[in-house]
Amino acid sequence: MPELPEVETVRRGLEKLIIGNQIKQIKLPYPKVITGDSQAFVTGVLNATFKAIDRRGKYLLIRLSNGHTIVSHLRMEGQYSVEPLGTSPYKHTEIIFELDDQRAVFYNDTRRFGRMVLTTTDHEAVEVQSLGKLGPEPTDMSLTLAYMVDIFSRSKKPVKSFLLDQNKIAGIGNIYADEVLWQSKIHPETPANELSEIELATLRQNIISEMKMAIKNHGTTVHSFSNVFGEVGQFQNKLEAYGRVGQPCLRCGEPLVKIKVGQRGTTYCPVCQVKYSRRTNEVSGTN
DNA sequence: AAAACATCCTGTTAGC
DNA sequence: TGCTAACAGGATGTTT
Repeated sequence: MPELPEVETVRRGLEKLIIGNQIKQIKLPYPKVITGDSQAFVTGVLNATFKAIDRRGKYLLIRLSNGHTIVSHLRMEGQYSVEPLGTSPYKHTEIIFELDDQRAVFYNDTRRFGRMVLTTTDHEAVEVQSLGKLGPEPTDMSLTLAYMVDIFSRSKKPVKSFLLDQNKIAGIGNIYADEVLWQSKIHPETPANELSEIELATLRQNIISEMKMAIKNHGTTVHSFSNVFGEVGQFQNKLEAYGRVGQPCLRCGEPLVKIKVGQRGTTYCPVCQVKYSRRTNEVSGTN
C-alpha cells in the first residue's frame, strides 16, 4: 500500500526514466482508471512531453509540457512500469502511454482502486478537492510543533485515526501510523487531544525521521509494491510493529496484539504503548 | 459535528 | 482437495 515514502520512490523513478519523452499514443484497457471524461483525458495528454514529476502527500503530479498535470493516486496497489514498445498489457494494466523512443509507460493496478485525473497545471488543488485540503508534508520545515499542538488539541479521535487523516498531516498510511505510534510509545486509541506537548514532540520527530528513513530504503513492500524499475523496497525488513502481531515487542518482549481502530487493522505493544488512563495514574502517583 | 459504516476491487488466506 | 467466506486497504460517500 503505497504511502508517502513509496510514492516518493515511484516519483524518483519516473523522473529518471521519462522526463523529456513525448507521448505519441495512449491505450486505455480500463477507462475507469480515469476520473471524469476518459476521452478528454486522452486528448489532453496526447503529444505532450513529460516535463516534471512532483508529489504532494500520496499524490503524484505528472507535469506535461502543454499546461496540463495528471494527478495520479496509487491507492492500494497501483504501480508504474516502463516496458519496451509492443509489450502486451498485463492482466491489470489500465493505461499505456507509448513514448517516442520505443518504450511505453504502463500503469498497473491489481485492485483497481487507483485513479488518475487530468487538471490544469497550478490549478490542481482547486480542481481536485482532496489535494487542496491536504495537511502539511511531514518534514521538519512544514510540520511544526506549534501546528501539531493546535490540531491535536481540537480532536478527540483516536490518535491512530487522526494520523491517517490526510487533511491533518499528508502522506501517512496504515503501516507508518503503527510504526510511529510504537516508536513513540503511544497507545493507538489515545484521544488526540489527550497527548501532552512532550508526547507530540516525540511523535513529530518520529514521523519526520520515519518518512526520511523509509524513503532512503526505497519504501516498504508488503504485497506488491515495486518502483518503476520493478525493484521492491527494503524498509519492510525494518518494521517494528506493522505485520508483527504475535511476535515479541522489540523493546520489552511482550507479544504484539492486533485490534481494529476506525476499521483499520492496528498492531501495537500492550505493555509499552500504555493507555491514557494508566499513564495518568502513573503520573498522578508520582506527583 | 463527528463517528460509524458501506463502497470500490481482487488476490490471498483461513476455515470447513 | 476444493470450495466459500473473510480479509486487506485509502479515500469517499452515506447513514446514524
